[in-house]
Amino acid sequence: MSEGGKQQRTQQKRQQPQANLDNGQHQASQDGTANGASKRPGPQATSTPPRKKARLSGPAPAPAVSSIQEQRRLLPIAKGREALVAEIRANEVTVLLGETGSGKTTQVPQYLLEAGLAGAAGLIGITQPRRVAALSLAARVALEQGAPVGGTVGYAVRFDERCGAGTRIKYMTDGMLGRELLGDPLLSRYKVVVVDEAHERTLRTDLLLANLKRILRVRNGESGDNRNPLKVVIMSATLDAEKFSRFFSNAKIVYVKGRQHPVKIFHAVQGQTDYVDAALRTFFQIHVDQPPGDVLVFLPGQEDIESLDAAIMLFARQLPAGAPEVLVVPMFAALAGEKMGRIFGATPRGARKCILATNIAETSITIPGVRYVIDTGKAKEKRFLAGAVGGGFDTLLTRDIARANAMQRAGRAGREGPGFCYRLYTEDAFRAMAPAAEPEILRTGLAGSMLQLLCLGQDLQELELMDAPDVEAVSSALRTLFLLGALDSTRALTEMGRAMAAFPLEPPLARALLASKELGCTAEVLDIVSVLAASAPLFIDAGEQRGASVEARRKFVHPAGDHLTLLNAVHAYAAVGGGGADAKETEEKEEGVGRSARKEWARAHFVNERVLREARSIRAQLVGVCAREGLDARASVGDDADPMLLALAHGLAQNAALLMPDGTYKQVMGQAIVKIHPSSTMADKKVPAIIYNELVYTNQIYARGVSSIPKSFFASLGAFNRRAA
DNA sequence: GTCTCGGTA
Repeated sequence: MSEGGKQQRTQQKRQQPQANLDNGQHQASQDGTANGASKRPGPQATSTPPRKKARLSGPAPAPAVSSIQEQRRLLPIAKGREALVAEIRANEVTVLLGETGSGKTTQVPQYLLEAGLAGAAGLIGITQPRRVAALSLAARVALEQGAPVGGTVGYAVRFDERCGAGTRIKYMTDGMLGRELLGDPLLSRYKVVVVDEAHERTLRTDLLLANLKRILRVRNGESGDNRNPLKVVIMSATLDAEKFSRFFSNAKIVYVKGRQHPVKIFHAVQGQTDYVDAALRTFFQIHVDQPPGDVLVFLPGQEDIESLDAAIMLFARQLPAGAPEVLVVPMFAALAGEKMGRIFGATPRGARKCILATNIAETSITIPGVRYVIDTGKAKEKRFLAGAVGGGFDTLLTRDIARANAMQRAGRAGREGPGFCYRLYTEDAFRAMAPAAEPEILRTGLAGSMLQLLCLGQDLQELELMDAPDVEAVSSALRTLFLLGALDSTRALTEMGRAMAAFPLEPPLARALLASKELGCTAEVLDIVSVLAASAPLFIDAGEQRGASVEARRKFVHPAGDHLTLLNAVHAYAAVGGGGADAKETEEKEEGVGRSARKEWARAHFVNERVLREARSIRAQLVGVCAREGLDARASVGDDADPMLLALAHGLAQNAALLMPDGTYKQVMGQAIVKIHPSSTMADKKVPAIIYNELVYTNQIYARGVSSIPKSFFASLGAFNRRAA
């Protein structure tokens, strides 16, 4: 959507105020009051932030209950407790279909422990795709067990672990259990592994399932060590249950009913071409006609969110006096921390909150007070295209969501009471959607996973996976690892590869860090890669304040490009309020003065402080690995840019492009013409050679995170010498 | 001329 298009839309709406709202736009679905949401599992407990503990037992239409044990007994799953435990006892693998609100995630581990299925001292591990879920579940279940977190019930997520000698139930991220495999390939401490939210089919869940199948063969097999058998419980949505069952030799499927408020679903009568406009009209239709309750709108991305935000505010000002106030709250992952907090603030009396969210609100964040959901049926999806020579690239395109996601979105309206979902697409369009999203392992680059598996002595191609990736994706990953020097020409893991795998980083970043050893700039490369490994961009792109943000950050800009600009910002932040990059100890004890000064500095420079804090944690972890791998984390070259750029180039060798006579950039390893992303400090600079963090196709193939390097670097990069082979 | 979402001792 162009800037001009947005303007035009806004203008049109100004001339046709809310009188134009289309009341006949929606019709109730055939299954009107049927709550599509109840077909989708995903216990609310898993996605509720820690501070919302009180809501973990789910929406409680049941009579008020006083004790925690009474609440446990009233959960739908409690009725089937004996039968469930008997099934799990009788089978090595059980697939458990639990609807939302069944209580399966909190209760099953306790049932198994109390039934003695973990033996006298064995562990029950429950994996989650998201860390907040692991944290909040452990807190709730510890409360139910009457023990402190870290006692009988503990958790393990990156940067944070609370488990003791007496811990028997361990909530953890699936990535963390994947890491544990490296040191204990048979997971011998675990008597039971429960894989929760398996229907999400994340990359880590799929790799874990493949490993569990392998472990079962060894620990439970006839020829194997039968003294320490493992039990596996897969928790999933109805849709995928049979597939999980088939994967685990037709494992028994057990169904548990949920408890969820009904959500009435309306479909559009006609297909909508402009979903932002349709969402605008639907919102005001709700706002004018419907009883109080907040509205959650699902949109594909930041651009649409900002566009709808502006349009809603424009109309809200034209509402007649006395109409309820409208409070628009945008929500997407790149948002700074303080703005995220607005989501959880209570809606002022007489006002209506309208949350404009990406699919972050589908699973990761649960917003209280939502009664109405507006679903555009769209989401952005990142997909790795391996086919292209030169390492391939990602596409980031808006696509139709799957039916399972549509049902999950609808369910967000029924968390606290009966709700309503307005789909901006027809019922036929809903039926035409794919039943479930494609598993992540088929959409993503695999170099990192492949390196991890090789360290376990496994091969991605030989591993029995639920869905095997394409040959092109596998060979692209092998090629990347070979060019980085992690594999030799016989595909065997090298010393370099083993060292790279020790770092919790993507292979290119790990390679850059290792290259910093010879170049004496480990301190600087650590600063840079830890920010790149964080979960959001450092610099906030603040919509209409875009000009101001560019101006505020001008002082960080380094002529060599984005990587050193980033480093300047990290250094500047560390200098504010006296807190250095390594000053974690003192900082925590420090008075609020330095802390508020840093916060204000970050706000003024449009820098995401949450990202800086996350990067600091990552950096501290990397420093620990550096010590074991023989890198001096304090080695610094001061302001000398060339060693840092050369170290980065060793990791990003596949991501290099040269300026052509016609002013475009062409990949060095590959044929693609790439364009420098407009957000880069190198946009329009026309330097002879660049390296970049990633290539993303949206409207064009954009290089993001770009630095200028001397052409003379290429000759010294191992990747270029290996390329011929 | 612009950036869905997760995660790793």
